[in-house]
Amino acid sequence: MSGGVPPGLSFSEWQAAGFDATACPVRNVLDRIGDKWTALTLSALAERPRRFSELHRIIPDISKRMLTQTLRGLERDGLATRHVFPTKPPSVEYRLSPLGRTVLPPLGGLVAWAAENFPEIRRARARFDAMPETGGE
Amino acid sequence: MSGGVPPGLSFSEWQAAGFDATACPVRNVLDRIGDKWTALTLSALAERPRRFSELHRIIPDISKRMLTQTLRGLERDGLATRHVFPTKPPSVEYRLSPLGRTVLPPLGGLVAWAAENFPEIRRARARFDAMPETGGE
DNA sequence: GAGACCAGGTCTTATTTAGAGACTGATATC
DNA sequence: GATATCAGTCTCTAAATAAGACCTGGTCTC
Repeated sequence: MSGGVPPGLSFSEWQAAGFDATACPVRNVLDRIGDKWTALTLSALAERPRRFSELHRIIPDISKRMLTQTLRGLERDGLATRHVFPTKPPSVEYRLSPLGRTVLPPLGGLVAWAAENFPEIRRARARFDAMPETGGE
Repeated sequence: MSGGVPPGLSFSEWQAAGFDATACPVRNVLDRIGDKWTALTLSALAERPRRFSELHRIIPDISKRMLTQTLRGLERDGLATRHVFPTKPPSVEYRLSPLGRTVLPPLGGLVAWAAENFPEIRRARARFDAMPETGGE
Protein backbone atom coordinates (compact mmCIF):
# COMPACT_ATOMS: atom_id res chain seq x y z
CA MET A 1 0.00 0.00 0.00
CA SER A 2 0.96 3.57 -0.47
CA GLY A 3 0.91 4.65 3.14
CA GLY A 4 -2.32 6.42 3.85
CA VAL A 5 -2.78 8.76 0.94
CA PRO A 6 -6.52 9.35 0.67
CA PRO A 7 -8.10 8.04 -2.51
CA GLY A 8 -8.15 10.64 -5.23
CA LEU A 9 -5.12 12.39 -3.85
CA SER A 10 -2.65 9.99 -5.35
CA PHE A 11 -0.45 11.93 -7.66
CA SER A 12 0.63 8.92 -9.66
CA GLU A 13 -2.99 8.09 -10.32
CA TRP A 14 -3.49 11.49 -11.88
CA GLN A 15 -0.36 11.19 -13.91
CA ALA A 16 -1.30 7.75 -15.11
CA ALA A 17 -4.75 9.00 -16.06
CA GLY A 18 -3.20 11.71 -18.22
CA PHE A 19 -3.37 14.82 -16.11
CA ASP A 20 -4.89 17.84 -17.78
CA ALA A 21 -4.64 20.97 -15.69
CA THR A 22 -7.25 23.01 -17.52
CA ALA A 23 -9.86 20.27 -17.14
CA CYS A 24 -8.75 19.34 -13.64
CA PRO A 25 -11.78 19.16 -11.35
CA VAL A 26 -9.74 19.96 -8.29
CA ARG A 27 -8.18 23.03 -9.82
CA ASN A 28 -11.60 24.16 -10.98
CA VAL A 29 -13.23 23.65 -7.64
CA LEU A 30 -10.43 25.17 -5.62
CA ASP A 31 -10.36 28.15 -7.93
CA ARG A 32 -13.97 28.75 -7.04
CA ILE A 33 -14.15 28.06 -3.34
CA GLY A 34 -10.60 29.22 -2.74
CA ASP A 35 -11.34 32.78 -3.77
CA LYS A 36 -11.69 35.55 -1.29
CA TRP A 37 -15.42 35.50 -0.63
CA THR A 38 -16.95 32.26 -1.88
CA ALA A 39 -16.41 30.13 1.21
CA LEU A 40 -17.83 32.87 3.40
CA THR A 41 -20.82 33.38 1.13
CA LEU A 42 -21.42 29.67 0.94
CA SER A 43 -21.51 29.37 4.68
CA ALA A 44 -23.76 32.40 4.99
CA LEU A 45 -26.18 30.64 2.66
CA ALA A 46 -25.79 27.32 4.46
CA GLU A 47 -28.13 28.29 7.28
CA ARG A 48 -30.92 29.68 5.16
CA PRO A 49 -31.64 31.62 1.99
CA ARG A 50 -30.68 35.25 2.14
CA ARG A 51 -31.33 38.39 0.21
CA PHE A 52 -28.66 40.42 -1.50
CA SER A 53 -28.65 43.28 0.97
CA GLU A 54 -28.78 40.91 3.86
CA LEU A 55 -25.62 39.20 2.61
CA HIS A 56 -24.07 42.58 2.05
CA ARG A 57 -24.79 43.57 5.60
CA ILE A 58 -23.56 40.43 7.30
CA ILE A 59 -20.43 39.78 5.28
CA PRO A 60 -17.85 42.18 6.58
CA ASP A 61 -16.23 44.49 4.06
CA ILE A 62 -17.46 42.86 0.90
CA SER A 63 -18.29 45.31 -1.85
CA LYS A 64 -21.44 45.03 -3.90
CA ARG A 65 -19.37 44.29 -6.92
CA MET A 66 -17.59 41.37 -5.27
CA LEU A 67 -20.81 40.07 -3.77
CA THR A 68 -22.53 40.10 -7.15
CA GLN A 69 -19.56 38.42 -8.75
CA THR A 70 -19.34 35.76 -6.06
CA LEU A 71 -23.04 35.00 -6.27
CA ARG A 72 -22.91 34.83 -10.07
CA GLY A 73 -20.08 32.36 -9.77
CA LEU A 74 -22.04 30.16 -7.42
CA GLU A 75 -25.06 30.41 -9.67
CA ARG A 76 -23.06 29.60 -12.76
CA ASP A 77 -21.64 26.48 -11.16
CA GLY A 78 -25.10 25.41 -10.10
CA LEU A 79 -24.34 25.70 -6.39
CA ALA A 80 -26.87 28.43 -5.71
CA THR A 81 -30.05 29.67 -7.28
CA ARG A 82 -31.39 33.17 -7.66
CA HIS A 83 -35.02 34.07 -7.16
CA VAL A 84 -36.37 37.47 -8.07
CA PHE A 85 -39.51 38.70 -6.36
CA PRO A 86 -41.00 41.59 -8.27
CA THR A 87 -42.03 43.45 -5.15
CA LYS A 88 -42.17 47.21 -4.90
CA PRO A 89 -38.53 47.55 -3.95
CA PRO A 90 -37.14 44.58 -5.85
CA SER A 91 -36.06 41.71 -3.72
CA VAL A 92 -33.72 38.92 -4.75
CA GLU A 93 -33.16 35.82 -2.76
CA TYR A 94 -30.24 33.45 -3.05
CA ARG A 95 -30.36 29.89 -1.85
CA LEU A 96 -28.13 26.87 -2.02
CA SER A 97 -29.09 24.27 -4.59
CA PRO A 98 -29.11 20.57 -3.71
CA LEU A 99 -25.69 20.35 -5.37
CA GLY A 100 -24.57 23.30 -3.29
CA ARG A 101 -25.62 21.51 -0.14
CA THR A 102 -23.47 18.51 -0.98
CA VAL A 103 -20.32 20.59 -0.81
CA LEU A 104 -20.96 21.59 2.79
CA PRO A 105 -19.71 18.38 4.43
CA PRO A 106 -16.31 18.29 2.67
CA LEU A 107 -15.96 22.03 3.04
CA GLY A 108 -16.90 21.69 6.69
CA GLY A 109 -14.16 19.12 7.09
CA LEU A 110 -11.60 21.55 5.84
CA VAL A 111 -13.01 24.34 7.97
CA ALA A 112 -12.79 22.14 11.03
CA TRP A 113 -9.21 21.26 10.19
CA ALA A 114 -8.39 24.93 9.76
CA ALA A 115 -9.95 25.91 13.05
CA GLU A 116 -8.26 23.08 14.87
CA ASN A 117 -4.79 23.52 13.48
CA PHE A 118 -4.54 27.24 12.94
CA PRO A 119 -2.80 27.82 16.28
CA GLU A 120 -0.08 25.40 15.30
CA ILE A 121 0.23 26.97 11.87
CA ARG A 122 0.63 30.36 13.44
CA ARG A 123 3.36 29.07 15.72
CA ALA A 124 5.11 27.52 12.72
CA ARG A 125 4.90 30.84 10.89
CA ALA A 126 6.32 32.72 13.82
CA ARG A 127 9.22 30.27 14.06
CA PHE A 128 9.87 30.46 10.34
CA ASP A 129 9.75 34.23 10.22
CA ALA A 130 12.10 34.49 13.18
CA MET A 131 14.74 32.44 11.40
CA PRO A 132 17.81 34.25 10.15
CA GLU A 133 17.36 34.38 6.38
CA THR A 134 20.89 35.39 5.56
CA GLY A 135 23.17 33.07 7.44
CA GLY A 136 25.54 35.42 9.26
CA GLU A 137 29.03 34.48 7.99
CA MET B 1 -31.74 22.20 14.75
CA SER B 2 -30.31 24.35 12.03
CA GLY B 3 -30.88 21.96 9.16
CA GLY B 4 -27.66 20.14 8.51
CA VAL B 5 -25.03 22.84 8.49
CA PRO B 6 -21.76 21.15 9.40
CA PRO B 7 -20.25 22.29 12.66
CA GLY B 8 -17.88 25.17 12.14
CA LEU B 9 -19.67 26.33 9.05
CA SER B 10 -22.39 28.13 10.90
CA PHE B 11 -22.19 31.74 9.93
CA SER B 12 -24.02 32.99 12.99
CA GLU B 13 -21.49 31.20 15.17
CA TRP B 14 -18.70 33.15 13.56
CA GLN B 15 -20.57 36.38 13.88
CA ALA B 16 -21.34 35.73 17.50
CA ALA B 17 -17.70 34.91 18.16
CA GLY B 18 -16.69 38.27 16.69
CA PHE B 19 -15.52 37.50 13.22
CA ASP B 20 -12.13 38.88 12.29
CA ALA B 21 -11.26 38.32 8.66
CA THR B 22 -7.52 38.87 8.97
CA ALA B 23 -7.23 36.29 11.73
CA CYS B 24 -9.78 33.96 10.20
CA PRO B 25 -8.36 30.43 10.13
CA VAL B 26 -10.47 29.46 7.17
CA ARG B 27 -9.41 32.43 5.10
CA ASN B 28 -5.81 31.73 6.01
CA VAL B 29 -5.98 28.08 5.15
CA LEU B 30 -7.94 28.55 1.94
CA ASP B 31 -5.54 31.27 0.85
CA ARG B 32 -2.78 28.72 1.13
CA ILE B 33 -4.24 25.55 -0.30
CA GLY B 34 -6.48 27.42 -2.69
CA ASP B 35 -3.59 28.86 -4.61
CA LYS B 36 -2.60 27.58 -7.98
CA TRP B 37 0.00 24.98 -7.05
CA THR B 38 -0.24 24.10 -3.37
CA ALA B 39 -2.86 21.37 -3.58
CA LEU B 40 -0.97 19.73 -6.40
CA THR B 41 2.34 19.97 -4.56
CA LEU B 42 0.78 18.66 -1.39
CA SER B 43 -0.55 15.63 -3.18
CA ALA B 44 2.76 15.05 -4.91
CA LEU B 45 4.39 14.96 -1.48
CA ALA B 46 1.63 12.79 -0.04
CA GLU B 47 3.02 9.60 -1.54
CA ARG B 48 6.62 10.10 -0.53
CA PRO B 49 9.27 12.74 -0.04
CA ARG B 50 10.54 14.27 -3.23
CA ARG B 51 13.44 16.37 -4.38
CA PHE B 52 13.10 19.79 -5.90
CA SER B 53 13.90 18.75 -9.45
CA GLU B 54 11.72 15.72 -9.15
CA LEU B 55 8.77 17.92 -8.23
CA HIS B 56 9.67 20.25 -11.04
CA ARG B 57 9.62 17.38 -13.49
CA ILE B 58 6.37 15.80 -12.40
CA ILE B 59 4.26 18.89 -11.84
CA PRO B 60 3.24 20.03 -15.26
CA ASP B 61 4.14 23.59 -16.22
CA ILE B 62 5.18 24.88 -12.83
CA SER B 63 8.07 27.31 -12.97
CA LYS B 64 10.99 27.09 -10.58
CA ARG B 65 9.96 30.35 -9.09
CA MET B 66 6.46 29.14 -8.33
CA LEU B 67 7.70 25.81 -7.06
CA THR B 68 10.12 27.48 -4.68
CA GLN B 69 7.44 29.85 -3.50
CA THR B 70 4.90 27.09 -2.99
CA LEU B 71 7.37 24.97 -1.04
CA ARG B 72 8.41 27.92 1.09
CA GLY B 73 4.78 28.53 1.90
CA LEU B 74 4.29 24.94 2.97
CA GLU B 75 7.46 25.07 5.01
CA ARG B 76 6.50 28.33 6.63
CA ASP B 77 3.15 26.95 7.70
CA GLY B 78 4.80 23.86 9.11
CA LEU B 79 3.16 21.52 6.61
CA ALA B 80 6.40 20.41 4.98
CA THR B 81 10.02 20.20 5.95
CA ARG B 82 13.13 20.81 3.93
CA HIS B 83 16.24 18.66 4.19
CA VAL B 84 19.48 19.65 2.52
CA PHE B 85 21.99 16.93 1.72
CA PRO B 86 25.38 18.46 1.02
CA THR B 87 26.20 16.02 -1.76
CA LYS B 88 28.37 16.84 -4.73
CA PRO B 89 25.45 18.22 -6.73
CA PRO B 90 23.37 19.59 -3.88
CA SER B 91 20.21 17.70 -3.18
CA VAL B 92 17.20 18.98 -1.26
CA GLU B 93 14.37 16.83 -0.16
CA TYR B 94 10.90 17.95 0.83
CA ARG B 95 8.61 15.89 2.96
CA LEU B 96 5.27 16.35 4.63
CA SER B 97 5.38 17.03 8.34
CA PRO B 98 3.02 15.24 10.72
CA LEU B 99 0.85 18.35 10.63
CA GLY B 100 0.98 18.28 6.86
CA ARG B 101 -0.27 14.71 6.86
CA THR B 102 -3.32 15.65 8.90
CA VAL B 103 -4.59 17.92 6.14
CA LEU B 104 -4.73 15.08 3.64
CA PRO B 105 -8.02 13.55 4.79
CA PRO B 106 -10.06 16.78 4.69
CA LEU B 107 -8.35 17.82 1.48
CA GLY B 108 -9.05 14.37 0.09
CA GLY B 109 -12.70 14.84 0.93
CA LEU B 110 -12.86 17.98 -1.11
CA VAL B 111 -10.93 16.39 -3.95
CA ALA B 112 -13.36 13.50 -3.99
CA TRP B 113 -16.29 15.89 -4.06
CA ALA B 114 -14.71 17.80 -6.92
CA ALA B 115 -14.08 14.68 -8.94
CA GLU B 116 -17.55 13.38 -8.33
CA ASN B 117 -19.46 16.55 -9.04
CA PHE B 118 -17.41 18.21 -11.70
CA PRO B 119 -19.50 16.79 -14.53
CA GLU B 120 -22.60 18.35 -13.03
CA ILE B 121 -20.80 21.63 -12.46
CA ARG B 122 -19.76 21.67 -16.09
CA ARG B 123 -23.30 21.06 -17.21
CA ALA B 124 -24.47 23.88 -14.97
CA ARG B 125 -21.86 26.18 -16.47
CA ALA B 126 -22.87 25.28 -19.98
CA ARG B 127 -26.53 25.97 -19.16
CA PHE B 128 -25.69 29.28 -17.51
CA ASP B 129 -23.45 30.42 -20.33
CA ALA B 130 -26.06 29.51 -22.90
CA MET B 131 -28.66 31.70 -21.21
CA PRO B 132 -29.59 34.94 -22.92
CA GLU B 133 -27.93 37.59 -20.77
CA THR B 134 -29.95 40.44 -22.14
CA GLY B 135 -33.54 39.34 -22.03
CA GLY B 136 -34.69 40.02 -25.57
CA GLU B 137 -37.64 42.36 -25.20
C1' DG C 1 -38.56 67.82 -4.56
C1' DA C 2 -34.46 65.79 -1.75
C1' DG C 3 -33.13 61.83 -0.30
C1' DA C 4 -33.07 56.66 0.88
C1' DC C 5 -33.63 51.72 -0.29
C1' DC C 6 -33.46 47.82 -3.41
C1' DA C 7 -30.18 45.02 -6.62
C1' DG C 8 -27.19 45.57 -9.07
C1' DG C 9 -23.94 47.72 -13.49
C1' DT C 10 -19.89 50.20 -14.99
C1' DC C 11 -15.62 52.28 -14.99
C1' DT C 12 -11.11 53.21 -13.27
C1' DT C 13 -7.37 52.14 -10.30
C1' DA C 14 -4.55 49.07 -7.07
C1' DT C 15 -2.81 45.08 -5.42
C1' DT C 16 -1.75 40.43 -5.90
C1' DT C 17 -0.24 36.56 -8.39
C1' DA C 18 2.02 34.17 -11.93
C1' DG C 19 5.27 33.52 -15.63
C1' DA C 20 9.57 33.83 -18.56
C1' DG C 21 14.14 33.85 -18.61
C1' DA C 22 18.76 34.94 -17.32
C1' DC C 23 22.17 34.10 -13.59
C1' DT C 24 24.81 31.57 -9.68
C1' DG C 25 28.75 28.13 -8.42
C1' DA C 26 30.50 23.88 -7.68
C1' DT C 27 30.98 19.33 -9.85
C1' DA C 28 30.88 16.02 -13.62
C1' DT C 29 30.61 14.48 -18.23
C1' DC C 30 31.94 14.52 -23.06
C1' DG D 1 36.67 23.75 -22.78
C1' DA D 2 31.60 23.49 -23.85
C1' DT D 3 27.78 21.80 -21.58
C1' DA D 4 24.71 19.77 -18.11
C1' DT D 5 22.81 19.00 -13.21
C1' DC D 6 21.50 20.53 -8.74
C1' DA D 7 18.48 24.11 -6.19
C1' DG D 8 17.56 27.86 -6.32
C1' DT D 9 17.59 33.67 -6.96
C1' DC D 10 16.75 37.83 -9.56
C1' DT D 11 14.42 41.10 -12.44
C1' DC D 12 10.87 42.31 -15.45
C1' DT D 13 6.45 41.81 -17.38
C1' DA D 14 1.72 40.25 -17.88
C1' DA D 15 -2.50 38.79 -16.25
C1' DA D 16 -5.86 38.04 -12.85
C1' DT D 17 -8.26 39.81 -8.77
C1' DA D 18 -10.21 43.06 -5.93
C1' DA D 19 -11.39 47.74 -4.30
C1' DG D 20 -13.83 52.19 -4.76
C1' DA D 21 -16.65 55.41 -6.53
C1' DC D 22 -20.38 56.62 -9.09
C1' DC D 23 -24.80 55.48 -12.07
C1' DT D 24 -29.51 53.27 -12.89
C1' DG D 25 -34.77 53.36 -12.15
C1' DG D 26 -38.76 52.78 -9.65
C1' DT D 27 -41.11 53.44 -5.26
C1' DC D 28 -41.44 55.43 -0.71
C1' DT D 29 -40.87 58.74 2.87
C1' DC D 30 -40.18 63.23 4.67
